[in-house]
Amino acid sequence: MNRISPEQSGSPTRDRILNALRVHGPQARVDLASIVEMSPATVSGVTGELVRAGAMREVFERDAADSTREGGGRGRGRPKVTIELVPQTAHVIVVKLSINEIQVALGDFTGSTASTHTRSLDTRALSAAELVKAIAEEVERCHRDMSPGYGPCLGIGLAVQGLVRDSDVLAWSPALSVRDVDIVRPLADRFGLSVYAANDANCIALAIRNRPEFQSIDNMAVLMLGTGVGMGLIVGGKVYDGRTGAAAEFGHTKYQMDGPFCHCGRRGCIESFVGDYALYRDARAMLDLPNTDALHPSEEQMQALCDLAARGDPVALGLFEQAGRALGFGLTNLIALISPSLILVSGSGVRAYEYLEPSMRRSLGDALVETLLANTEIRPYRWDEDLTLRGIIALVLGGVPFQLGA
Amino acid sequence: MNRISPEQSGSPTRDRILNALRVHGPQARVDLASIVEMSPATVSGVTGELVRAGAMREVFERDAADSTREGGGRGRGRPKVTIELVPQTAHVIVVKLSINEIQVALGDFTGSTASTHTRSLDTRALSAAELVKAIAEEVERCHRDMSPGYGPCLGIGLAVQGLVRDSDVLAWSPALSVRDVDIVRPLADRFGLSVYAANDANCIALAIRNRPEFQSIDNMAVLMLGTGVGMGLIVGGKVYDGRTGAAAEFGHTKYQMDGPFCHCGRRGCIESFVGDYALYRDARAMLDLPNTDALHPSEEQMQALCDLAARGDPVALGLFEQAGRALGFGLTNLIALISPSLILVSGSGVRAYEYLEPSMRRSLGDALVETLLANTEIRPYRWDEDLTLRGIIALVLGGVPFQLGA
DNA sequence: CGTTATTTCTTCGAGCATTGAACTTAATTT
DNA sequence: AAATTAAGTTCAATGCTCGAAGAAATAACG
Repeated sequence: MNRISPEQSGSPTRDRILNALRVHGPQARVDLASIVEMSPATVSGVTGELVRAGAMREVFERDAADSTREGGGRGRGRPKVTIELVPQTAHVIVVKLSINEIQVALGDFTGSTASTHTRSLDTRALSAAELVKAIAEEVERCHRDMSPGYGPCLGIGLAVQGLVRDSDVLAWSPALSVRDVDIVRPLADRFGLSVYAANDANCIALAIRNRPEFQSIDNMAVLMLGTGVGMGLIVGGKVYDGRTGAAAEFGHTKYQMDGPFCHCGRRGCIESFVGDYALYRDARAMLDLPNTDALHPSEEQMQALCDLAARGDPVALGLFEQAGRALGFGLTNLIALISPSLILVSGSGVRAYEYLEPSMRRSLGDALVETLLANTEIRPYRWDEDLTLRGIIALVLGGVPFQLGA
Repeated sequence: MNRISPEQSGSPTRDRILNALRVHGPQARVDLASIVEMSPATVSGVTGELVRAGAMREVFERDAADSTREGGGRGRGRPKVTIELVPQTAHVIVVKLSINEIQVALGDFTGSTASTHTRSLDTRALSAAELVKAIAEEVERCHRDMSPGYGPCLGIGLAVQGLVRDSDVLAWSPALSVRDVDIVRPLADRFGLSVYAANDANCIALAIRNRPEFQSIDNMAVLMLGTGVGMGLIVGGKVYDGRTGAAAEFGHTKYQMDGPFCHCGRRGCIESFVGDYALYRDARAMLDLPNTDALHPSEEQMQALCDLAARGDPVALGLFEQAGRALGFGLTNLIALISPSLILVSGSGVRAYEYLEPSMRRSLGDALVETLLANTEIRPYRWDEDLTLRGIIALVLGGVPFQLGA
């Protein structure tokens, strides 16, 4: 995570309180104090300031049930007054770049997506300059279409499929035919704002980790099964992107040195066994399936393959079984190296999780000593298209400190 | 990294200054200020306090060349006065447990090993209680034999080959036949001190990262080639041991699902291709070599194998080539997942690095896209028996905050 | 040889974040 | 109505850090 504009550090306590409200939703001051582990006096000071500045407000609910008090009722004593962020305080604009699609979204001060717009275009036909231009146009359109009343734009975020080096340049993306596009600086110069670029899987991992139920899990991995196979890694409570941002390429971890060719140009990557394109490629060789853009089978086509498996088709089941084995092999190595306490399997590919899981577990059981296996929980996680946007919004909001009166 | 005794946090600034002196050696206050990135005023305050307490002292060198001033001479202006830690201020006692050997060392306040003592015994014959007893005896012996004048014992450290879970219990070690030995609590109770247990490879990684030249490298891996294959991982500037301490088991990363059996009971681990025992096992099948304790070929025997390769023996060279391929495969996965900026290959096995390297590099080049490969430097690192002790000493010193007048 | 320049180091006071304690507010229970 | 309970506020005390001013110790310069 980095920025272009100079890092004007806001008050860390204030940022933590803002973040707590984004993660946990509206909270009473006492509860905020315990979340951020500061005294009520401190929280009172900070929230007072922010309420006066108009960034927060007290919310009056009638008959609010209070889940933090035992019994759930309101109990005795002075009632809590929950405070919430004012969504319009400020905003961020984020862009998701994927194959043949640029999606732009307005993120409000609470971290929610306020509006989105999608533009289809042939991304692989773009030059570096055209790409920058297209993205800038979408950012401008988003700004134009923004409903009135929003405060300043805090920054711009960019979530990209592919390899983002130094959070700066798009080293490689399946959506592009150009490489090493310096995307951040032109946008930062053009808009005079902080610009953040990140891998889409990292964004998703951040969005998921930001859910209340995962707050205490400091080391986790989020696997993204789809056309390709990506991964976002949370290490020590933060998104890990290596020194160079070029990490967590789980999909290009090896299964067999002499395996099939992968999109990356090498052989035997996990992705070339588990990715949608690999499954469909093999399926088409053995089953009577419609021809397709070999690189990117559609959702319907993949669903058809799943349906075959559901009907007990041995070939389809065999394909998924093989993919599960490869997946298990990759997870074995991931666990041996990192031993995250939780691995979530997500992405559109979870549709076939039930067919992958048995052979994946078998593979893990065969290859990994119990001591290691017992430390890591693996489970599927509902896939939600919107996670990428929430993640990149969180990244920008978390990166740019909020300044009073800025 | 954890402790048993409650974490009484000392002043973080004081700890950083102590650490800076341990890492960089004696320094003038100005230079300390720039190392810890605090103002000279703050450093002056802290060092003044510590000098008065007797934990530091000014050191008067005659004709000191000053490498931090341009020209190297003493230059104009008031000369710097370097301060150093007083080694006797306090001490730690550390124990290294390896196969058939318990080594105990006294670590002084500067982080150096002041004295060591080694005891040979059949570690695999010990019960859990006997192991605790043996270690406690060595700690007591070390304390008895300690030259007079040392301040209080700050803590006890334990570096172990094998899997340390939760920095608490020895889940598994090749040195032991028992499993899941809770080693920390009995020792902590017995001596009333903080006790730290850590994997030996992690200790070595810490010791290496603590060298001045690696201070700026936040993500690195230290590979330990020896009888087994271990790894220590530095992530975000700190030793990474997963939530459970059971991470960085690079040696048990997979190469071939149906490969030879490994010590861990599974098949096809990198270690079962690269570990000394694996090399010697295969060598003995093809060459006329003396029989041996198959699990642990001696240094001489391994040296003999290297000599064969040096003389151009095709079988020996072939073995190392295969090991290099396996190593390259493992590194491919490591780099794809973590992309550390530096990988050091160390351990007694570096003796054969020149025979491993070509096939290792070839394997990496075949399997990894350039973008990833270019981000990681791989090089051998001189192996030094003493690194483990320095590492565990640093771990204890870094974990226990130094209290004035404690 | 004295003066000036230069650099290190110390001291002191200002500024800031944080907190405990006392207090106020607003509800329920008796 | 009084007592109790809990939330939130205010304020003074603490502690950390730093800038500024000054003291100390040296080299360079005339």
